Amino acid sequence: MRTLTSGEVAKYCGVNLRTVIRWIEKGHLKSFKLPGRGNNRIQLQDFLNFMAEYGIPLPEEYRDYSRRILVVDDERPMANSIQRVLRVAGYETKTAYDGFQAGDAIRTFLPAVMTLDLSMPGLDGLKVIEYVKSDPALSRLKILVISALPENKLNEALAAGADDVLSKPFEKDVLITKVAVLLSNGAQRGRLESV
Amino acid sequence: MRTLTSGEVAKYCGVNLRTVIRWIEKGHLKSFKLPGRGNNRIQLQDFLNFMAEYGIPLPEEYRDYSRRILVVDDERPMANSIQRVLRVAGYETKTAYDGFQAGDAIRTFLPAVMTLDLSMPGLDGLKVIEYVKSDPALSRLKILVISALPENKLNEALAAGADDVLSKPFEKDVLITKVAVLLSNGAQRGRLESV
DNA sequence: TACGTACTTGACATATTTGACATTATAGTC
DNA sequence: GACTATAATGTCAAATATGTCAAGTACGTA
Repeated sequence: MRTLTSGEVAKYCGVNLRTVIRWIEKGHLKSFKLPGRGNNRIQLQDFLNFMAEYGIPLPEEYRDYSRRILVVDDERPMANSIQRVLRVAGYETKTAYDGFQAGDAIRTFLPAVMTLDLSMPGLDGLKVIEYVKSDPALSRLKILVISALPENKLNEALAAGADDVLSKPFEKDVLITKVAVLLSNGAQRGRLESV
Repeated sequence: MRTLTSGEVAKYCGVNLRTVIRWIEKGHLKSFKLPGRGNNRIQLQDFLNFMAEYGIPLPEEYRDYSRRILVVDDERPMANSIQRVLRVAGYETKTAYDGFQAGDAIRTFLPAVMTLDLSMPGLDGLKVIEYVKSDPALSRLKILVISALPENKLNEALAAGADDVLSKPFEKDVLITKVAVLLSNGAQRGRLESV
């Protein structure tokens, strides 16, 4: 488990060290304190969530984490097709063919985006969306629903908290664009939510 | 392992060895000293107390969730029934009603035992077993298959790596006993591993 | 637009803590 | 006993926490 110091966060955010410490004091950024004077250490996951929440671009060293996409679909041809498109576009992908793999992967792979098929056997897509959106530890994970279901179902997904939807069949370019938008607009969404 | 060296503490805290020794000198961390030059040894309990006191996340190896059991079953009455029996027996339980929740829970709830229904919609129990058993990070997780399927299916589960099986319907006492056995085996195995 | 208020951030100064390095010593292994 | 990995110690440079004050920023109001 990698941790960052307050100074590193300050550098990455382009901000004064004093300010980072104030963020920690106010609870904007989670940290734990060492004995001694109480120097701060920030866990990687908390750092990633923080950066995503405020739309701060990740520094080069951590850029990989914003390229990670988890593809959740039980139909292998479809999952592989989505994966191929994303890989060509330069993303690092992982596929989950059932709910168990998906649940595991959001914790171990630490993806920034999850594409989710709504109608998987034994798995209620809406519940998955609600579950993810209710966990602060997953606050940076964007959900892109990809489904062949009619529009009203897609709207339900949006209402449940999905960040965007895409109906099957889809154009490659549209998928790529939607993912790119999700990855870039953390700030806007954060603002809307906080208002 | 009953004691840790200063170097191990340094590694787990993500901090320099020199710093750990200073913590010991200042009394933040309790230790005893060997003869010779006075090399430090930290008792496991003191280490755990230290980590808890300062909110430093514990490494996997030292998390003791041996009382935690994850109940995986899509039939709520059955899941709740299993959960009730285990709770009465003094275990801390969590239920997962689908694969996604189960996959998530093995990483966040960190159970010592998982009871697994083999026939859940959209989830191949055997695959789950193989998946769990193939991940070294989950080596401590025991799987108790609880199923109404015929014996040959249960044997398949054992062959796939399940630690024990229980056919539905079952006697409360048998469940409790099997869990207790799994946990006590785990303890022994843990010791053997660390030596 | 201009102004006032509340809040946030940066800049210092200062006391501490931590990391890096070199050196010496101990512990574990064979 | 010899060898290798690990640990302790001293020292210095770098990083960090904290208090305080001035400057910057957002925002509502006239």
